[in-house]
Amino acid sequence: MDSAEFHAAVYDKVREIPAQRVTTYGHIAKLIGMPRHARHVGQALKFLSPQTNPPVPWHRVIGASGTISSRGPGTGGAQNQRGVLEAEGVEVTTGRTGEMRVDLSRWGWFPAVDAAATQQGRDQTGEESSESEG
DNA sequence: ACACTGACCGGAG
DNA sequence: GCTCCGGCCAGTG
Repeated sequence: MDSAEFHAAVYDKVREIPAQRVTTYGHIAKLIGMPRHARHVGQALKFLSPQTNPPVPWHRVIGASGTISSRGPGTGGAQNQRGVLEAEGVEVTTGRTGEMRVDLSRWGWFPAVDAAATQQGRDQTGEESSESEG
């Protein structure tokens, strides 16, 4: 798994994130078969450009606690990320300290991790999805 | 090889 | 809700 392959895998998964939904770095990493590379998921995302095509919804990737990493003194990428999320209809709450959070219980997108992700080379035809609407 | 850093995760108090 | 701690993997000096 080269860096390029890793990036490609990350982008592919991130693009699968539906609108009005958010997921975590850890989950993306898990989906691509590298649950321990959670940090590298973001590492790869930072290489993305606003001109990428098809566009990668990196803004739908947040921390495991639904917290948006503040990559700035406040009005930075995080602010933009929040704006984009709200633009899609995702509710983002902000704390007094400028903490931006998203209710994963409401907007969280955590599809079942297939064996294909954990065991590359093993294929299966069964699919499971434990998503709930409400 | 060692030490520090990073868009992180999970457990315990 | 929050803080404190250990673990994980990769990049850099």
